[in-house]
Amino acid sequence: MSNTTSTDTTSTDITSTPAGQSDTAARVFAAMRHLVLEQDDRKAEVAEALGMSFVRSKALRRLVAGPLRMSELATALATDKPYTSVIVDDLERRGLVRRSVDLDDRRCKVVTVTELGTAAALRAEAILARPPGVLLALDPEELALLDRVLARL
Amino acid sequence: MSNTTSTDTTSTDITSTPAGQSDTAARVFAAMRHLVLEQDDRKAEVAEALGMSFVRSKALRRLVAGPLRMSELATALATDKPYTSVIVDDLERRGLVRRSVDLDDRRCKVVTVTELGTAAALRAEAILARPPGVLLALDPEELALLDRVLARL
DNA sequence: TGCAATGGTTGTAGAAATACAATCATACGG
DNA sequence: CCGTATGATTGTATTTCTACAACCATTGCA
Repeated sequence: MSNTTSTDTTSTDITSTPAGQSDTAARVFAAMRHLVLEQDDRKAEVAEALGMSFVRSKALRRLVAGPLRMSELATALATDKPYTSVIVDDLERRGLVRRSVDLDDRRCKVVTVTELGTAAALRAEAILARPPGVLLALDPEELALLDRVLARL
Repeated sequence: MSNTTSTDTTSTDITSTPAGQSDTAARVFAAMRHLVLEQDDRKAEVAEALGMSFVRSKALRRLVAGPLRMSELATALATDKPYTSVIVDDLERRGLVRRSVDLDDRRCKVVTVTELGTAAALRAEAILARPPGVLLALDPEELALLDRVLARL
């Protein structure tokens, strides 16, 4: 790709595990955080579009990937089981998810997203995934470069 | 409110950009979102480390860049003035910020971060900016590639 | 001077999220 | 079987955030 005689990007170290790696990663991560968090009114936009609090839409989006048990969903939402019950209660009342008993362990409830719920989740995802203008404005080659490297994660 | 659906920041008449550009940008953005939001317990970690709610630490971090008037801070925090008063009240009580009257317009209060506040903000920033392992594990060349492209934004 | 507009504060009300105790049903090991 | 552990629910209390109305001080302009 690029020649080794790069500009000045911390190329002064010669060690096998360059100390610059950590700095570079921090700088890269900061740039990503800036891009992603710059406009966090996306959450508000999603909440308004779906007519529900953000955590509920987050649960929906998570469930699209596959059904989860209550405790698993609680973990995925980084909350506890009681609050997860409240969330699922609401979603179920709206017809967006369905509770069913796990056949393997009848103590467990499996939460499955309905078609209606999937549609809502996709609507939320569309809002959240809408890339910022700066990305679209990038040089196509550079964007492709980002795409290729990020695909490794 | 403030989040008007300002859709056409990038005018749609750009026919020069290939259709794939949008898809690629979406994929890139999704990868970044994944990296940044994967572990959003960072917020909880910051809140616990500083002993304050996340918005307060966000205000602190914002103020490190320079003093702001109350209304400006309210805008930066994406909230309204009354709640900003509450936040600044708390931060001032902790000795992390200081209120002073703007000499140009004596109706305005200027919020300045103290040394103590700066230290706290840096502590928060250190937690938030800590790059995830996958970034550190990247091939140095690829990481440098990311760094170079992201520097353009 | 008089008056509308602006910046900030106070107060209130309510939603949302977080956390914890208690309870019930099912599962599992003795 | 019996006792314990686990998954889920219900209920409650607290914090955090959001939104709105009312008020005071200061500014700028007619």
